[in-house]
Amino acid sequence: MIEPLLRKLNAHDIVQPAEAEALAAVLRERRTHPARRVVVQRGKEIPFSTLLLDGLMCRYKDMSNGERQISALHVPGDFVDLHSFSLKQLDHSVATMTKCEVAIVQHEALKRITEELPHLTRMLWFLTNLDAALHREWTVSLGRRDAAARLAHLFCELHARLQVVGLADADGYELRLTQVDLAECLGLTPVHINRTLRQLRENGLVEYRNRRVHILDRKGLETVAEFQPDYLYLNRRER
Amino acid sequence: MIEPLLRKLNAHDIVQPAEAEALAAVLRERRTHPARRVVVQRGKEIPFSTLLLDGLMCRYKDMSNGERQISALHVPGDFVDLHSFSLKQLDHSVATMTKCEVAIVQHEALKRITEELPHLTRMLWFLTNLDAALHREWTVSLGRRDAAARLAHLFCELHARLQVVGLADADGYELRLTQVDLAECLGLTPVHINRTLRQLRENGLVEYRNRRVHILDRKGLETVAEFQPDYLYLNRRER
DNA sequence: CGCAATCTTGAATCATTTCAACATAAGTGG
DNA sequence: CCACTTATGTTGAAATGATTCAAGATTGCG
Repeated sequence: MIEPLLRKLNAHDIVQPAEAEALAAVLRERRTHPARRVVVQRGKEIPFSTLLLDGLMCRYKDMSNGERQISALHVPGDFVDLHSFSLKQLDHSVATMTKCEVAIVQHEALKRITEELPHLTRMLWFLTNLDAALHREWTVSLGRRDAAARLAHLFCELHARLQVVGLADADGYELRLTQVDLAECLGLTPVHINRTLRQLRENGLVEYRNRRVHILDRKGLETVAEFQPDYLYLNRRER
Repeated sequence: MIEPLLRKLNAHDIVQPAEAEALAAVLRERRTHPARRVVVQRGKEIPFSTLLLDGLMCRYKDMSNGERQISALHVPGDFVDLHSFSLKQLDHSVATMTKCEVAIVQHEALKRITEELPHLTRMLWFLTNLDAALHREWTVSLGRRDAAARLAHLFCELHARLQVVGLADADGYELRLTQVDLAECLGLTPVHINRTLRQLRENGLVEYRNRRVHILDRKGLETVAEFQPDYLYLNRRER
């Protein structure tokens, strides 16, 4: 079931039945990846794109000193590498954080969509533009927010994104990331993530334990984060 | 003349004469913007996209404390807001750094392209995916590179991008940015940019004076930057 | 020419990193 | 199901890269 993708698309635009069918038809092949596995290697050509259905994945680049920077986190409903359709190879790798269920679509099939279904094409294009908007917000976080604001912002962002696909409730959501993972997303060290998590907890904003984010004070958290959700484009209109 | 766009597209794919004509036809309207002007306001709806023909522009977000983070720099041949075609409004503002010449294309015309010219559509989609690849690389810079590496990386990136449109030679290029601008791109303070520029100069890597980047030791600069140009996708193939 | 913007430098401060040690949790094989 | 082992989390103290503040020098513009 490509349900999470349809939920996501329907949060941003109106998906016609024929379009939903076309997507289901080209996304028939399913795969399961174990946790902590590289799924797409930087630079390698792949003839298909991957839609995440269940689990958590990320895009990342390795640095020469062994560090890595995660440039995106993916939740169900996200295409992790739809852009490989036009880029042909990727400038980053893609890996699973948890065990994942995915569906794949051949680039050949996407090409046919661009030739026959202009509105569906625009929706797919939109999804990659949404990715870019998230990249920009991460750039802002890394450039101008301190550690507490970065963490707070990431928690707010994931809350909003998981709500779209029905994987969060008002006071929190499951998040199977380690403190090392968070550090690699936020350009910090694991040690500092740990101290900053404690600070957020002591300030009564969020608690992160048992692989679950507990939002204690959403308003306060959003204030610390300077969270402005416009970059998530959560309005339903023709794209 | 949309020459710089055609040069850029031809660096990544092969533009058919009919496609070049179609682009020229929809990009007929020209405008001139003075330096340091906001061209697109965050959140405001605009029915057209802007192609930069001459000058330097940027995408940025303002922070509540008056700081700002630039998320992209644009050189001639770049669409500064092609993504507004599917996003409808932007999560960031766009401003000129220098006096700029631009061409504009109505979203209505872009929509027609998506309905009639699939390959041209894919090339435009590619351009937005290229933007996202640059965003990812900036995320890596801000997350994992120190000040010297960030500056070195930006100088390498701009060198490569300006060469595509014929605005750089082997040993450097014009760059009309202040140290404050560089600081806003790189998530640093102007003071630290100043000190880091001196350091790069003293190490014989680059010199930045008279609004010109003089590359003294390209190899050395790329090493400091850990510059891997794969994210610029400078190969010519069907997209 | 004169004023404003930009650049430059030093000294003190601050946020984050590093290193190191230990604690707790999770996963695996017997 | 326990025992072992490894991964993950926690805390302190010292070091470091970048910031802040402040003052003066230089450049560029009207």
